[in-house]
Amino acid sequence: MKQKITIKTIAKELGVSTSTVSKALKDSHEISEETKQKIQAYANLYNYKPNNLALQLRNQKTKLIGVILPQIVHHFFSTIIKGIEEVANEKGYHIMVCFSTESYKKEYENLRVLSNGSVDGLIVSIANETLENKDFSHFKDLVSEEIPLVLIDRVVSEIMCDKVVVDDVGGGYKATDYLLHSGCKKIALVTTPNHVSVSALRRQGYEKALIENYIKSDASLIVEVDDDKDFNTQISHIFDQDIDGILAVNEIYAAKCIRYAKEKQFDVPNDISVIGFTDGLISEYSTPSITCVAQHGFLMGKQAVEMLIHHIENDSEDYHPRRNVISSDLIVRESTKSSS
Amino acid sequence: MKQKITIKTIAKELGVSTSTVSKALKDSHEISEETKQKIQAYANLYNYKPNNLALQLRNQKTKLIGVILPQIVHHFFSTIIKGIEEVANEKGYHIMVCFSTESYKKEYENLRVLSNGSVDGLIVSIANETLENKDFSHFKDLVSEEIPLVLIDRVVSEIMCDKVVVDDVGGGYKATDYLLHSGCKKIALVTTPNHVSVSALRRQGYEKALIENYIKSDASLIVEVDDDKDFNTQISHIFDQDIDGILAVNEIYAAKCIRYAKEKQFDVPNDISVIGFTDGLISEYSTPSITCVAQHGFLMGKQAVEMLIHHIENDSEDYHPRRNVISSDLIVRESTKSSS
DNA sequence: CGGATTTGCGAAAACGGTTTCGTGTTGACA
DNA sequence: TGTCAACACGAAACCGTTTTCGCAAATCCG
Repeated sequence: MKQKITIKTIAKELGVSTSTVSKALKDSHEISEETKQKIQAYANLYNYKPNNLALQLRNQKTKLIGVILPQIVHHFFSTIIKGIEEVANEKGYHIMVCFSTESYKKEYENLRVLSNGSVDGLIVSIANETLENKDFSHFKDLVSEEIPLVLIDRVVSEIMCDKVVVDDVGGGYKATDYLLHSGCKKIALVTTPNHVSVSALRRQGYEKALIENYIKSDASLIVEVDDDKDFNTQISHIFDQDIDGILAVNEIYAAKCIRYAKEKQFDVPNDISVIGFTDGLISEYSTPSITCVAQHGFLMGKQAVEMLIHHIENDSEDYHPRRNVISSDLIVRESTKSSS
Repeated sequence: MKQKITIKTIAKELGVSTSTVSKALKDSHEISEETKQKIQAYANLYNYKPNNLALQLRNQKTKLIGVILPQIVHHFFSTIIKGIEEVANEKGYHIMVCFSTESYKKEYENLRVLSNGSVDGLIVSIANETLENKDFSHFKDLVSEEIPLVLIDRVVSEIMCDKVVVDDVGGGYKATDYLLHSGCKKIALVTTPNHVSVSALRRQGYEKALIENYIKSDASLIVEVDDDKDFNTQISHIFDQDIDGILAVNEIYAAKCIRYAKEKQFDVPNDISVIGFTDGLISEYSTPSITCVAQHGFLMGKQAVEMLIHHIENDSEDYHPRRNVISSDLIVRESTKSSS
């Protein structure tokens, strides 16, 4: 890279001190008009830009927010990033994005690097592996160093920091309740293994809705999908049980269920209604379009970054962790019958 | 934020100089074992971490790569990010991600901020608005400042820098050729307005394939979709012309065409075959799944960052811009008949 | 014309590290 | 005992910027 022009070079060339240059560029009243003109002209001519690193070091702030997410090629997470970036930009911040790819090690590593003064604060959604391990010491270290931290979507209670979560129980409840009111009698749940906290919550909502409608939860109607195995063989048994509704914990499972149903000559939604989570492109554009629970990732990102920046910029006041719950909404489309 | 422990505090507490602390922490032979032990123990105890900003300022490098993309909630771009981040991490870099949201102003602003020494180099995909305006001076400034720059996917020839592009002409050609060989006689093109460079290239491929097969390109079979208007009304007229194939320049258009075809009682693929671009979730999971041209965003991201880091780390050698072309592949699925 | 005030600018410290170059103390050896 | 090298550490410069404070010259006022 070309040698950049600095305040020092300007000072030397023009035979003044660096302080004079610095003040002149800020249009300080301390400097005579004549000198200011000269310095500003020179700076413009050579396209002087102050070095960010030096400023950050001096000001002890980077105006940078670190974001660590488990995945990127994923509608929900990319929506979160969009929300974060938008608000951050408005407030004069930029974001550094890293991905844990669901791995504890990468999460740990990213946390370590970013907490070295590179960023003013962090927004993190915890990796699945970490949730399984239940080892959160790297987060606790962060908190004890008083580095502003906001957890988003995937959170755990033992980390004392600001949080933004979806009302996953409510989402599961609303979806199941909608299915029941649209006439479904036997609703299967297609979910992930239970250590994934959000799935567990959605399942709670599912079960709550069943109970309230006097229906016994039936373990044989619940599939915990192992992504390493074939999907269809794992779900086939629920189709043998006269089900008329499926709640899937994400849109991919929903789409796969619809496909399988079609293959088996079931009509969606007339024979079987399907609801997914994540209001992504699949739900919107596939045929039939899929009724789903929208998690408002965009809103979550916005709120997370607002909380974070508030924390960063109001450092002195005594701090009590806050917890924002975003309610999840049912978006009704073609994969369900209309509610009676 | 808590006051961080620095080399100075350690030095003061232990009654040595900062140079001694610095050397001790690097296990320098200049320092006696005894002193090293003492200092390292103290540093560990208080969880000392060197301040990144200070290091970056001193070393005149940030190990940071700036990435500016037009969008984030988009399969192709998020795949690119993934590729970039993965290779960057391997090589000890992190990424700062910004979005232009297709706006010239935001792109300009982001470029300005990131080129202040915050990053060692940049990877950019140009915003649509900029492509329309044809104002690339902000990029040229970057090049003349010799800040390493790699353009990706959306590029223009007048900016002299490394580039990674998709073989869009080839993709359009392959797709059209496949449709022809599977028996299609009359193929419509559903595209965007022509200033979007990638669409223009895909159209070239489409026309090339037609010509080679002795078919006249027919303007009435080409729709330039205006996203602000209703999709169906814009495409309806092509369905009145006995078409048996559609090439769409992205997967959303493809999905929408399939939906419209179904509504009009056409069978996909038997009456009409459809091919899209972008191998995203829609193509993969909708029913019928969509044959599409995969652009290998992941690979593009990887190559871009490799070129960039090469440029950053081999600054001295004289530099000739390179241009990598990634060939696009046809992924055959259910929305097309099998090729004869 | 002498003192007070304003004006215009520079020196130096600070942010947190690294690194080069001294320098004083040891110990070995002649 | 004098010489010299090795050892262990510190002083100071440096990265690029801001900011406080001090100081000289110019200006004002009586």
